[in-house]
Amino acid sequence: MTVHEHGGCSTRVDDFPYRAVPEAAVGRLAVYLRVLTSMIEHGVSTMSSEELAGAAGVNSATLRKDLSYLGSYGTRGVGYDTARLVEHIERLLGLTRHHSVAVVGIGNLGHALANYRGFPDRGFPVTALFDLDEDLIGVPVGGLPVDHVDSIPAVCKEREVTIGVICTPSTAAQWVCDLLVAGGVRCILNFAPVVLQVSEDVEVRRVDLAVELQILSFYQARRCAGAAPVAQPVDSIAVGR
Amino acid sequence: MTVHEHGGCSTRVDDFPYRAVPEAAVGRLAVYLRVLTSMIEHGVSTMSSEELAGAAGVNSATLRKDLSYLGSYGTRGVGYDTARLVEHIERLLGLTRHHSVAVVGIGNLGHALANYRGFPDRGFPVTALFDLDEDLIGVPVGGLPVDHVDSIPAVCKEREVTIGVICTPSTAAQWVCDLLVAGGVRCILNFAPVVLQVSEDVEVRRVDLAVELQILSFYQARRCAGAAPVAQPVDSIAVGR
DNA sequence: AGGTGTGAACATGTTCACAGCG
DNA sequence: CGCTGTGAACATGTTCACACCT
Repeated sequence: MTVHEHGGCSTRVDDFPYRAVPEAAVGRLAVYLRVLTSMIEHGVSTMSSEELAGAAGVNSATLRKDLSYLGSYGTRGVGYDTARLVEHIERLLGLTRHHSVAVVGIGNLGHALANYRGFPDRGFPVTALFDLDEDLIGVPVGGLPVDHVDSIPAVCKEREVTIGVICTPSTAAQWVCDLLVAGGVRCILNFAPVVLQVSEDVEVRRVDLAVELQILSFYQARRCAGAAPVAQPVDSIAVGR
Repeated sequence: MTVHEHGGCSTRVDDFPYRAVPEAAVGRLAVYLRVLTSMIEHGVSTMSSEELAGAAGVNSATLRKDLSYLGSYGTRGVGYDTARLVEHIERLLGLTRHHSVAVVGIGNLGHALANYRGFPDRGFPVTALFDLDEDLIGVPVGGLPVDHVDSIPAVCKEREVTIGVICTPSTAAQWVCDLLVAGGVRCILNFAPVVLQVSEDVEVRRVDLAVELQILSFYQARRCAGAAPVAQPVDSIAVGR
């Protein structure tokens, strides 16, 4: 048990009245939220599990089970009230709180994320940018001036940053991470291809874009190999579908 | 079984002589590969499962099991030969083949990915860029001129693109995806927050950055709630509300 | 009828613990 | 002795199938 973990646990306390939510369900709930929001914009006020599951790309039983973690907000024979679901998913995901994002490392990726509409549009305003490069300090990127990494702790506290996004080179990632934590940040999205060392009260998610490509590469390799011209002997568990 | 899936299956054919690899192991193998490459650069020629697992942020038993899918390339009492492992992981992941990446949608994110060093550095040269905007066509981004999306099928065939990266707005994503598939692309990395509809011989991975933030938000919300000063009554697994 | 909510079966993934090799 | 490789136990996640409500 080296690194911190979180099974599907949850306590019942005041503003977080939901029962245990499995890790895997959390990610899907965020997807349902996006689909629902878009459906509401199109005037849809009710959806069946089948419809919503189709739009989210999951099995309808999985979807119903996921929604059951919110409580029973569906109507049998009818479906789910879209607005009501949105409300509860947002509550479960903690989106009713204020969130404020800091991006560290204003290179190609950091620059893009600082300007990325998807963040503010979905409730995550970017309120601080940091870099080491003196030439960048003070330069506005997406309307926000870049601060020096040394000021991370102070600025994060002042602007109540809740999420730090690390887009620095690998070598700087751990250092920057420690600075963010010193500034009170407890949630970190890490684009640098290193495993960050943090205390158990800090949550880190890593996104390694090259790893994504490598996984795709694997499936392509396997597909070509699997595409043997001979009929499959059914006794071997191999490739099916 | 609506959507395509891939259990940990694999056939033994000529150039793909590895046994079944579980889905979850594939992603980790890509991580081990990065760690190993970096270790080799630092002159490390042998590593124990404990060391490698630590650097990759996983349990050592998990690591050994993952590596066992490659075959038995460790030495008992000693550890693993780093160079040999790299070789085999690369082979398993299909990285010995030529890969060529096309980025579609040269907005903030597309621009960043076109310039992202992590792609070419890890064996994925970007060889084509596409956008709809007439003002962008022909403009070089990262040394490569942008082509019109209409030319996707032709250009992808010509440059033997194997992986397409979609950074367009959601509304254009399915259309662009179909164009890529028409151009022979069978692996797609999708940054648009929509579920792409593809035939089963196309592999899609989605990266939804806002969903990542929402997952972080959830854990922070839960942590605050869970940080109740009272000891947990274990008997009540109770449901909220 | 029509669709939710969920126990139970199944599938996948992770960790333990130790035999056995170098 | 030390560390790999792996069966078996455990944990998590997914899907089925149907009772039950509207």
